[in-house]
Amino acid sequence: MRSVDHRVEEILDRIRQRGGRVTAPRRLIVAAMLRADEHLTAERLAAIVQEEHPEVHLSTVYRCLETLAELGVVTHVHLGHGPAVYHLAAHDHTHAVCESCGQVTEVPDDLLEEVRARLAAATGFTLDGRHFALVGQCRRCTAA
Amino acid sequence: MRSVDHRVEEILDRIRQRGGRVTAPRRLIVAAMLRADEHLTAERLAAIVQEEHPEVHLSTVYRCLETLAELGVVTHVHLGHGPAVYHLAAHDHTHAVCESCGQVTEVPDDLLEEVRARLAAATGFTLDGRHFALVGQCRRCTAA
DNA sequence: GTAATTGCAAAGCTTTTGCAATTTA
DNA sequence: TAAATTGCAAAAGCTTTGCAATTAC
Repeated sequence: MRSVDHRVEEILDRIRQRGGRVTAPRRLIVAAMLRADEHLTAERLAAIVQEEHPEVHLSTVYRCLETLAELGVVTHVHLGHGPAVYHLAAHDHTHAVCESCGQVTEVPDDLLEEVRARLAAATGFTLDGRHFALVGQCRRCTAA
Repeated sequence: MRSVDHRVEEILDRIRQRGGRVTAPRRLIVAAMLRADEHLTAERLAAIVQEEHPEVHLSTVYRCLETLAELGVVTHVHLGHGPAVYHLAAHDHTHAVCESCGQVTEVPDDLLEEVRARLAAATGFTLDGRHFALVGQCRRCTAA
């Protein structure tokens, strides 16, 4: 597994290639995402960066995430209610979010294959399985 | 097909049975939902009611929808970005929303059965297929 | 030097809430 | 009359935007 630092620079290079500029906030935000390696809300990501660099503003985080989304580096998912969560596109997968406790489970990316095929056949609809979350109850909350 | 008026009263009766009160705004809102027979945002529903009764407030619509949801009469779905849409639970189904044009397609309720079974087996997650929308592109936008 | 980016403040959009006044049962 | 509901205004939660100042190239 390549070091986080190296992967940060790879992503920053993609920004540069697009004519974008590599700034301190962007480096910090990308590094935080790679290190966290989780589903983060914009607010949580800002908080992490701000632990060391309080001057980085939440709106900068939103704008950086937008840029990274355009580059195809990150994706965000809407978990029903509440804020969207962002993660690296390389980790693309479908999400299942518990309505009761909010826990997010990753589900194998092929889980929706059959649905995808049937939906395409029946309605011509092309499913993008990763931009929405499956909603329900996790094992623990189902039991309770 | 029973008249809308009759079905309105049926629903209002359920409110009464729960100790709730039948008010003019509630009658108007329920009637508008039944007549529209579509996926409506709270705002759109308010606008429809307000055409004839401008005094009915958007917050009243939200509260009425909340009450009807508790009764199991209506459900709402989050379509990714943008406001939730509400519809009668009797029409319960899974939604597919086009990311490009926003069109909502209804999909058969059993489409997610296989996913539901596999998800339960693999992770214990109980899927509620109706509270979120499948996201992708409709036939027309796929072609374009 | 020029264009992109930032920090900040403010606004935008959807939804919720507090409260006094009104209405239902 | 007691409890529920309403209309209004305000706030809350998430996200976007305008703008002057800063910074990368």
